[in-house]
Amino acid sequence: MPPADVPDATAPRPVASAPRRRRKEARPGELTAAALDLFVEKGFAATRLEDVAARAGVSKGTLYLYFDSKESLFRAVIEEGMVASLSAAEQVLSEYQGPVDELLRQLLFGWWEQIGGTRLAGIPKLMVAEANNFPAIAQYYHDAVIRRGRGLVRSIIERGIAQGEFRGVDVDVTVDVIIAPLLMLMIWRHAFCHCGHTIDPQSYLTTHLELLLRGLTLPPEK
Amino acid sequence: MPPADVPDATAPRPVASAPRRRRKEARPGELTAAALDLFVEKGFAATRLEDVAARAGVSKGTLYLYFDSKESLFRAVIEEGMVASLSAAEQVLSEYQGPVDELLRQLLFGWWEQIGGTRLAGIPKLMVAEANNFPAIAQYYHDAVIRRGRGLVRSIIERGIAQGEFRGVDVDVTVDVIIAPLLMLMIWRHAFCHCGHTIDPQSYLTTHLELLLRGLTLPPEK
Amino acid sequence: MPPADVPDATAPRPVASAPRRRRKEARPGELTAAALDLFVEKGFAATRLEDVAARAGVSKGTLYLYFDSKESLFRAVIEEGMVASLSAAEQVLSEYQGPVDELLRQLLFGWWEQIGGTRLAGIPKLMVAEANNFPAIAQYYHDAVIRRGRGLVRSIIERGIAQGEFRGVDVDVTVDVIIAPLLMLMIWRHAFCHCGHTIDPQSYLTTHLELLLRGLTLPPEK
Amino acid sequence: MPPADVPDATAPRPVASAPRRRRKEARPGELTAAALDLFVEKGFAATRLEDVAARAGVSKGTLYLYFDSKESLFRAVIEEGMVASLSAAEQVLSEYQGPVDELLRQLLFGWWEQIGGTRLAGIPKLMVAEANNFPAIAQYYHDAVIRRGRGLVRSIIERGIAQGEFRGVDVDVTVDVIIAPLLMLMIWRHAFCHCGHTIDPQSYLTTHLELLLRGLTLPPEK
DNA sequence: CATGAATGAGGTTTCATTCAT
DNA sequence: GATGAATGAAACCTCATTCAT
Repeated sequence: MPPADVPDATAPRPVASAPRRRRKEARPGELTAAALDLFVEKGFAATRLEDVAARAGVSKGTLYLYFDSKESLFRAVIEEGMVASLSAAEQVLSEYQGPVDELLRQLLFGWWEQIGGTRLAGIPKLMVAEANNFPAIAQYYHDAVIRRGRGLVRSIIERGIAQGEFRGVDVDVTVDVIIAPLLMLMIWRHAFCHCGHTIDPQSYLTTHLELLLRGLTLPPEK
Repeated sequence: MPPADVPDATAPRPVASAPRRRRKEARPGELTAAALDLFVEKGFAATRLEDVAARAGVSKGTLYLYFDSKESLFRAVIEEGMVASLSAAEQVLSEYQGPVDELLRQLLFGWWEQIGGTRLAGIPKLMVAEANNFPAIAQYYHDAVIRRGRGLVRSIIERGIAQGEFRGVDVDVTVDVIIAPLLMLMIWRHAFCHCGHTIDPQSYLTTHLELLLRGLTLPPEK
Repeated sequence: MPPADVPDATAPRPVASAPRRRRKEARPGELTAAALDLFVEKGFAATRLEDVAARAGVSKGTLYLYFDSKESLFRAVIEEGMVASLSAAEQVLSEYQGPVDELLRQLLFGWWEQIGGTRLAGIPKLMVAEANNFPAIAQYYHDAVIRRGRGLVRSIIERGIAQGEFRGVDVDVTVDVIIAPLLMLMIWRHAFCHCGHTIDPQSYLTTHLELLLRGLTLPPEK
Repeated sequence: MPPADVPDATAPRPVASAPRRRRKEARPGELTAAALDLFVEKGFAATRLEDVAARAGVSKGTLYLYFDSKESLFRAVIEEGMVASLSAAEQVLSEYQGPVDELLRQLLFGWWEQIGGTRLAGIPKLMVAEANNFPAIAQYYHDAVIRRGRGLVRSIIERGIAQGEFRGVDVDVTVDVIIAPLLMLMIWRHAFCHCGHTIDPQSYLTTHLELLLRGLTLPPEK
């Protein structure tokens, strides 16, 4: 169950209360949205297709009008999940002119607005849990999402070094270290959110950013 | 499947090759070890008890001589998992005298030796995947492992601040940011290890530590 | 799938290619023709109504404008199947004057032209497979087709005996023995036609007829 | 439902009332026997595995201890069905010395004893109905049973011709014509046995044999 | 203690049938 | 009339759990 206070990043879901005339085009999105919620909450294997259908306001059989099998529904959930936002971010990045620290700040908080704070944030947890069971889908996710996300961060770091703002670091490894807290923020909020210890995203991201900038920035020339 | 080059942190596992006289006291440990491997690899729901039993070299029925149900086996896997090492670390910490940066270094690489590089590192992925399905176990894990781990890191940060080595930061949030890359390192190696992009633990930890120390350390008095 | 070289004994089937103005009176025939093909090929239970509809060039729902249920479609297939030709044969028989061996020859090869070599020949296989599941339809088929067919043959045998051409035999049993190869010819061509051993109808019927005539004809008075 | 008066050609079936200690080796045979009955009665697709299990006196899941799927059960039914008797017949044939008409008589009535009159006689109907759905199994059946059966008959005919008892005929075609009534006898008794018209096997076979011998035998030299 | 045959609830998937458009 | 999206009963199949040996 995603936190109630997150804005909805997918199509609006008129759960189970639809005008009789349902557009066929809207169905797949409603179904993947419902499936995403339940897969994230319970895991793939523990989710019953009947529950997915019920959450989307349709019956069990309807699911099979749009997806061949449970696995193909899973694939659709992943594929549909997070493509758009990445290209938007790549666009911003390519046009940005200015200091890198500000760019990094915009990336972090923009990411939170577009992805990290939405229900899409459940996907990494889901993908982590099921990567071994669906290697092909994991590979796709890795190539389509992770690799591109790392590319974004890498180009920022490289630009910072090139512009003399950042010290020289092992870029690839640094990228992994930078991304890790973002992934964990998403994962945490879908796994241990009921365990008493919650993370405040704003201060978490602020702290992460500050540590990073201090850790990367060249000491001022004396 | 854990990387083959990691030392084994659990009981020795004579997989399906019983020494003549098998001590029945060893059985539960062999079963939880087998279960840990499979739960981590496939997830809880997708793991068949028959496969767990086979990997431990016993028959399906035997499992029920030691565990009431699949869930209680899961609970045992988690409970048995990571108790010892933490108290050792707490011991080291309480006796340590010296600069905090060195202490942090010892913690990171010691953690890698004792936990992060062993098969125990599969537990966080497993726990992330199943926390919502077994809230009581998640709560236990949270209290027994996460809370204590955070306490370790927190006391180091606090000591650094008290000793004038570290600048003042929001300790609780900083702890989460520090721990996140460690968790992700474990999770990554059990989820996307087959997707072409692998992480080298030593340089990853080194980079993480250096970013941290630069990010936390007070700038030298001018 | 009937051999491509057999003449079509049922209504012309413009498969899924509707002439502009489709006469709705043609629909039931097109549907039963499609159903016959598929029932014969796959069996009743394994045939999907959607496939029947598609083969007839209409949608699934349309089928229910003409038939109440899958079973009533089955009944229609059988009922429509083989009524006409039999009465034609009975007509021929009642008017025939001449030697019985010639009559038998005409019956065999005429049957092949009208029935055995057409797609109607699939019905016996279908009926054999489903007789136990639809006893009422089987009874209808038995009375309307089998009994009449046996009657035709019986009257020929009886005429042959009466005319002194044939020796005295147990007519009823002989009829069954005579008909069996005809039924098997039809069945064979719809069941094992892909197994390498095909039957040539002309020589098969010729051989059957010759064996029969030699077996039935009175030895020449010495 | 096979006629009640036929002897049972398979293993004795203690239907649903077994001594608690069930031999694992007996199960597959009990299950294929139950499956044969139901497949023959209702057809493959219309038979529920639960009914097969119930008839064998076990539960649904037990079936899957012995067969991977419904199709593999089907395959087992066919494969187990009729191998033994054929080799016995081939044995008899190869040792026989004497007039061919007597040999043919022995073959027909021996076949009735061993196969045609037993529950195995349901297999041809079953195979006819499902050949198109399981081409590989049909091919197996064709090669293992039909081809061998035809070989038996062919060698008798050839011997008859060689010994001067039979006239020269097209042997291959004649074989098909001879076998057809035997197949139809089996099929009939499993398809239309409830339709009022029953066939008496003894007189049917007697008539068939007599027609055959008269049809094949060389006219006495004048 | 240990086994593994047996069970049956529960899940995925199919498809005959309905009905609003 | 015609459509095809939607339904839900029912079938196949899995696997946690039991228990006689």
